[in-house]
Order: sequence, then C-alpha cells, then structure tokens
Amino acid sequence: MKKKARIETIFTQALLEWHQQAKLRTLPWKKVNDPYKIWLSEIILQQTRAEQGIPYYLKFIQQYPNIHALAAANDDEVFRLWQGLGYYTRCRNLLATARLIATELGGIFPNTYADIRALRGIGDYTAAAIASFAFGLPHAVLDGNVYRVLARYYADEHPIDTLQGKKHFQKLADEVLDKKNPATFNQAIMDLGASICSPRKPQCSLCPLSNTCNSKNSELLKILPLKSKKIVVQHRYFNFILLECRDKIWLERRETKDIWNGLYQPFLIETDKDLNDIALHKNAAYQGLQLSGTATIVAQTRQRLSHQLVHSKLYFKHCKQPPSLPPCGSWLHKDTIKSLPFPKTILELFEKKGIFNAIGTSRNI
DNA sequence: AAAACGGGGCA
DNA sequence: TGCCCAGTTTT
Repeated sequence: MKKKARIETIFTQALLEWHQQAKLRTLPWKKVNDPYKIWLSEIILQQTRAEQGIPYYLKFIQQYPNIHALAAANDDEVFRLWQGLGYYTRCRNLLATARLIATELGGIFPNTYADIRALRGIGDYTAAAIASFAFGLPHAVLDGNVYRVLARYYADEHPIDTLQGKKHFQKLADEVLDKKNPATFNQAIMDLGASICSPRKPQCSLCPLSNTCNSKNSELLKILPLKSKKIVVQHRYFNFILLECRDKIWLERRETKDIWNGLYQPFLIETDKDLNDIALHKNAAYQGLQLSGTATIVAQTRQRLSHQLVHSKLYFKHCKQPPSLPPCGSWLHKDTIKSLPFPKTILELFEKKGIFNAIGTSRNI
C-alpha cells in the first residue's frame, strides 16, 4: 500500500514538472476561464482531434460569444456551423443545453460536478474537464489519452471498452490526480498522451515517466491499451435523386435515429446492394415518387465512417411539374441550400455535379 | 453490456 | 485498410 502511494507521487510529480517546461502547441481554449467556452471546446473535442476542432471552435466563439447568443440562434444556422464535424447529436445537445442554461438557470453555468454532469451531452469525461478547468474542482479526466498513458505506465491489460475496465482506469486516474492542482494535472496528462505517449510511435526517450514506466522496452507497449471488441463495418448504398423544378429543389431533413440526424438530403433510396436504373424506378415508386423518363447518374462517391462504408450515387432529374412525393420533405429555393447543413458525402456529390457553381455559391468548410 | 454515432489522419 | 481521436446516448 505504501509502495503504491509512492509510485503515484512519482508519477504525479514527474508529470507536473514536465508540463511546466514542456513546449506544447497553443490551443485557443487553453488558459480560458469562461465555463461557456470551456464547455463548447470540450463538446467539439469529443472524439475529435484538436487540429480538426480548432476552426470550428473559433467560428462558434465569433458567432456566439456567450451562451445567450447560442441559445437564441436558429437550429439550421448552428447545424450549418457544425457541418462537417460529425456526431451531429453533439450539436443538438449543445443547443438544448445552451437553451436550458439561458432560460432555466439564468445564463449561469452550473458549478458543481453533479450539476454539470446532469446536462445533456456531458458525460463523465466532459463533466470532469469542465469541473476542473473552469472551477478548479478535483475530478480526474479519463479520455483516450489518459487511458493510453495509464495503461502503458502500469502495463495494465484491462480492456478500456468495458464498464469494468472504465471503472478500473477511473480509479487509477483518481489516484494519480493532483487534487491541489486538478486543472493543471488534467491538462498535463492529456498533453503527454497527445504529444509523447502517442498511439503510434511513442517517444519514450522524451517521456518524463520513462524511468518508472512498466511498458518501456516491452512488447506490451505496442498493444496497450487493450480493447475487447473489434469494429464491424457495414456497407450501405445511398441513391440520392436530386429533383429540380424551376428554381427549386426537393430536400428533406433527416430525422431518423441514424447517421446525419438533423442534416438535409435529396430524395433518398437506400438499398443493401448496388442498384441498377430499372430497380431505381421501382424503388422510387414504392417510396411514393413517380419518376417519368430516366434519371441519370451525375456523381458517385464513397465515404468511410467508423462503422459504415457508404456508397452513394447522385441522380439528377429535372421536372416540368412537381411529381407526387411523400410529405416528409419540401421544395426549397436553390439559394437556401447554401444556408442549410448537409453531410459531407452530399456536399461532395453536389460539388462533383457542380450544384454550387450553378447557383453561384461555394462549399462552406 | 453492446451498439450507434462522422470525419479526418496516419502507417 | 485498420485504428484512433480531449465520448455520450440509446438499446
């Protein structure tokens, strides 16, 4: 017991000393005190690389300098700003939480761990991050960086993707946390994981913890942290039919519990395998769209997501008169599409087809 | 406990 | 390609 406590002290002290002198990248949300900005940055950074999140953070701060501005914003406008960042439920929850704080909590961000944790879109990691960074509360963050640093340092083979494993590592993180300087410590351990103890090719020769690290020079280093499950990739075939009638196009907002919830798309026929033109007409009719004449493929693309490989085709159909259609979508003026949010795949299809040139705008982000 | 949810970067 | 990233929510 005593020996273990000593190791934790060594870990913590070495980490903090390293952090004090380390030359690290400057990120716009570091050294920020505003809970709103810290919250916003943490939501953006969920499952997202810092480099990818920076431009989004800057856009949001500029557009919505405080929580009242965000709460008052229009849904499509906020989704449009989030466009391309992925995991769109984050955006939905961001808005919901902003509005809750603005209306129910008088615009004051909650300042206890439990109250922060209770907000939508905020789990254990984000609650600990906000509690420590914004309010100096002693809660240890546990993110992908921390898992990696701890698993390697202790040569710990507990899987990180099970409930038990998460509890185990949370306990470890709580033990090594410097409760006097929780914000600095949390920043330090994540910085170490992001810079030196990186997923591939960790730079052990530069690591402040290498003297006491249990994985150094071990085969374990290559396989830690351990996961119990592997990803199964599903193939999906999306056939989009872009219907144009005079200066309008038909679009619907995805409202399903599926990818791209909240984003817009043309008429979609989804199948589990590649579709030929005849089958397309048949499927269209089945979904309530009577296609007269042929619709031609104008663009194709593939997109890899974590769990899916999406094969997409874009068909184009000009209609003299609006055909009969299901009620889920509507005819919108072409100009409006530059203010609506679309999935990356659809933006790419539009770009290939030259939709944006045709209406005199360009892709945003 | 397991599955679902995006998109980009790197080897 | 496979894996990972300042994870959370739903089933």
